Amino acid sequence: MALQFASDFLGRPYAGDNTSALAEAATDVELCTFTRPQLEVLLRAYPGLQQQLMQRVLKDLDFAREWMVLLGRKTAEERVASFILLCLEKQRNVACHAAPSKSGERLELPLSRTDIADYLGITLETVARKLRQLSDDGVIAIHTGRFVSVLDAERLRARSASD
Amino acid sequence: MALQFASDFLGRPYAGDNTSALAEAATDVELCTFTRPQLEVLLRAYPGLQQQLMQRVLKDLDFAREWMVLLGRKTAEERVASFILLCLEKQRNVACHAAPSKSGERLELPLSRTDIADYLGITLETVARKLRQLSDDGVIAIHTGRFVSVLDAERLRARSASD
DNA sequence: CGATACCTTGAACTAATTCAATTAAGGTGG
DNA sequence: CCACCTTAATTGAATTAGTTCAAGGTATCG
Repeated sequence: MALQFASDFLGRPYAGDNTSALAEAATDVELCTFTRPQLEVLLRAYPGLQQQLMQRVLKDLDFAREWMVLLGRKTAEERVASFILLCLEKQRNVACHAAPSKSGERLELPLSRTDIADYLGITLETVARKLRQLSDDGVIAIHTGRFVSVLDAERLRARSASD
Repeated sequence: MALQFASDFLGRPYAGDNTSALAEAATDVELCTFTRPQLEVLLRAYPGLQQQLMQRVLKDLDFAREWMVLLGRKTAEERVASFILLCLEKQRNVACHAAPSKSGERLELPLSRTDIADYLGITLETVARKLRQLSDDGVIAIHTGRFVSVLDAERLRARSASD
């Protein structure tokens, strides 16, 4: 339902015990955890923190709604292209702030084909086929493992949008 | 991207001026509006309010992710059934708390076929066809305008889930 | 080197779309 | 209150994007 990247926050502050969040690691991860009371103490002590958390959650909400557009309207190719661009953007964030992402850079898709398909609302076979097609067209290159290279980011972006 | 019902909140507190939210009324609406500074004053004055707002936003987020499952995995019939159930639930909330929603009760779908289709990620023709099918099967009845009746809520629920 | 999990590719099939033609509903002015 | 007009909804037939099912292929790890 949601894909979390490095530095993302996962949890339900102020929620009663009726809330359950389930997460599954797709790669090795390093977690920084707080108990709910701990976090609530921090939120009370630092008012700015509460606002920042709110902004984070609102950003997640905006992202989820954007993703709904993908799931409701985009074609399989647009979905796959969007996913690659998402990974590219996220990788750039952790690697080095404001690195301009030179063309052909090695990029890891941090999910199996099955998980990508799930996340994009299509089948794993379709993911494989559309990746192949993008590769045939010279927009990306597919390496071994879960690695790809974006050869033509501009063209990839063009093929990720539905309008 | 989101369908708001009576008592729902729309807005981005703490957001800079770069945020824009666009809303379109599908029916007549009555709005209660605050300027962002006004709201922020209230949030500071009443700490409980901030938590309540957070809970609302988190609930929106959960709902959005639930909807993503609908958009990513459900068939057209399941989507239409889910939408009717959503309207039923929302209508019950405003009408009379804890009214048990007797069978055959008149229910308004507050959107045009086009808007329903958009919201469900299918075409308006498919919406019409699936409504027809549910009607033929005696699960719902279609009235004039945007009104329907749920004749068999249990069966409708069964046809709204994908697993 | 063999085994297991993952990925790719092909061919047949199907759910939903698209395009086109009716039909029904709502609103307006006479 | 009724014809008229405009917009919305339904229905049908043909098409298609994506799925499903099945068979190979490739990587990785003990």
